[in-house]
Amino acid sequence: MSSPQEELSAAILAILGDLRDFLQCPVPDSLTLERPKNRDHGDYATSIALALAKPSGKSPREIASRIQAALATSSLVAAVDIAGPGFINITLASSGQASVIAAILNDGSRYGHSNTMAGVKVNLEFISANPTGPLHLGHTRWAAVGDSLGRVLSAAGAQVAREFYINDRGNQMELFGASIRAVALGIERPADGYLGEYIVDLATQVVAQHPQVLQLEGQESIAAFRDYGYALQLKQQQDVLDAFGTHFDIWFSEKSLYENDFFNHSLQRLRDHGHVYEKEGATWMRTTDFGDDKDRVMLKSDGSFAYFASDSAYYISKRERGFDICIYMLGADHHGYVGRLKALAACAGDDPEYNIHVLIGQMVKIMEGGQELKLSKRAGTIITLEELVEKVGVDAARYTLVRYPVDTPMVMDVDILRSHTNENPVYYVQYAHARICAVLRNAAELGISFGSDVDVDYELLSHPRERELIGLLAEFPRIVAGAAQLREPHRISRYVEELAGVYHRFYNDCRVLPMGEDPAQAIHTSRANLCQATSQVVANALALLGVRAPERM
RNA sequence: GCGCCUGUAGCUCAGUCGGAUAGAGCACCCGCCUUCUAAGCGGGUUGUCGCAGGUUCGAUUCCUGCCAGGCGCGCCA
Repeated sequence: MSSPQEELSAAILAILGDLRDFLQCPVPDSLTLERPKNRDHGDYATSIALALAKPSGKSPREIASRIQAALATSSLVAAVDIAGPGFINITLASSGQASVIAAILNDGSRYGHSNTMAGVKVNLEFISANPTGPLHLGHTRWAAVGDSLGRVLSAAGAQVAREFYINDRGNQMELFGASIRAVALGIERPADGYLGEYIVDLATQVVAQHPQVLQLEGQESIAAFRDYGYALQLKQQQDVLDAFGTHFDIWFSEKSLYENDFFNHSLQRLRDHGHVYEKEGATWMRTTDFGDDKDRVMLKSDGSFAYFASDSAYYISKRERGFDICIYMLGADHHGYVGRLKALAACAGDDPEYNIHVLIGQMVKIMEGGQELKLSKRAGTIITLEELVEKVGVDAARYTLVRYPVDTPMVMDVDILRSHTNENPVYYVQYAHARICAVLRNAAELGISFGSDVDVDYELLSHPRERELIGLLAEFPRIVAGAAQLREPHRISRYVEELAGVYHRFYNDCRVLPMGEDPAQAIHTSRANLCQATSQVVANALALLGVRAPERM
């Protein structure tokens, strides 16, 4: 079922086609109507007459009045006005506008979904923390944003795999093993080793579970502590993410890139494209062919693998596993990687603008009692995901983290997140949902029926608050598709906050249920169905954010 | 030096393809619960959209330069 907005837009395009002889210039083949900020400007508005004024050489108001005349005959619209220099403001007929309620009740939890990204395979890689410690605030932002983006992309029809890349090889792993061993043996930790209190916990657990490690010597001993510690730490990360509601489809081991000759295979693939060369005993990729500021070493002159070796093999792996779009979510301190990742894709013969999308996440700070929290007893120097959840709960943490564009540095205020007021958007939105559920429970008790199989007179919903609410409900599919296309899940939270606000105002001005002993009338049924549709959309939006929609609060 | 991000109300921040009087919450003042959840709603006050140019019917939005803050520029990972 197409929305009133889509039908209107198609109608205007058809009119433009008919006006071709008059305009004498090319007309656009698509048109998006905007929702005017000012409600006096109708339900939808378009500036198409202004845009066509120049190429056609006609006055914008004359073009607008031609469109107005043609559009006025449509049964969809109640009024068409021309304003200012040539804006066309359209007010929909109540019945046409309200058909969206039936659509929502019909589609249920699928309302808002689309097929705008159907057939596209997306690899969504995020967090990808070293398995050498607990997840901190930066990881937590990605845990919330990445998971939500996955839901949004799926809703847009894409086939999404959430992937966590485990940096399970290299120097850091050795230091990690040596640090745990040092604590277990009571000797000094290595320089640049890991310091946090959690290392002590790991050492205790490793020794308790595998007492034989104490008998091992030298490199063998470090390797044993490393491997046992790694298993425990990875499990801890997985458990914490599980409790946070972020689930991965693939846990990808960096080490596995070097098994079964995969690395050599990937290197050969890259050589075939002609951007790999040898210099001074090392193997390089000429990423400067595609805008990187310097070439990158893959194999060092001592024969070992540089970090970029893994990056390149990993990218080849993703593409060979059939992913069209590879999304990387990186911290701001890694923004220097964007250029080389894009160049890498180009070196592999791909289109970096299509196949790679990098999101850069700015820093997260956390405040409590007016002070920035910096120290953590358990982790040494960081606030962990677990600690944040202990303080504010999963819903508030997730909601707040996805609420801002990732390129905005953000400050989380624990005191606000614990408060139950307007100040705390997650409660504002959840409260709206719970409030609607309460009304609908009462409606059911009064024998008022609502749902997709009920015959409802939507003509009755003509109050300005009702029209405003319905108009906003109709926007949801566009919001979801836009969030997917721009990779910006925060748009969902901004939308649902506005929706909650509009509902609260409707609720205040429009009585849903009959008063006292009065009998239920058609208007009550119509409004109950509007409420049901609204709760559905609020719930669908919250689902895209990974936040609960409570029925009672 | 080069590159990326940021600069919007007293505070925290929204503001896809350029659109009409630049928004929300908080803070401050005043109202609304003897009927659906007051974790709510209504009203009032708040701006050189960092600065200067340019593009055009129109710029917070696009382009250039500058100022301020954050970050990055290893055969480290």
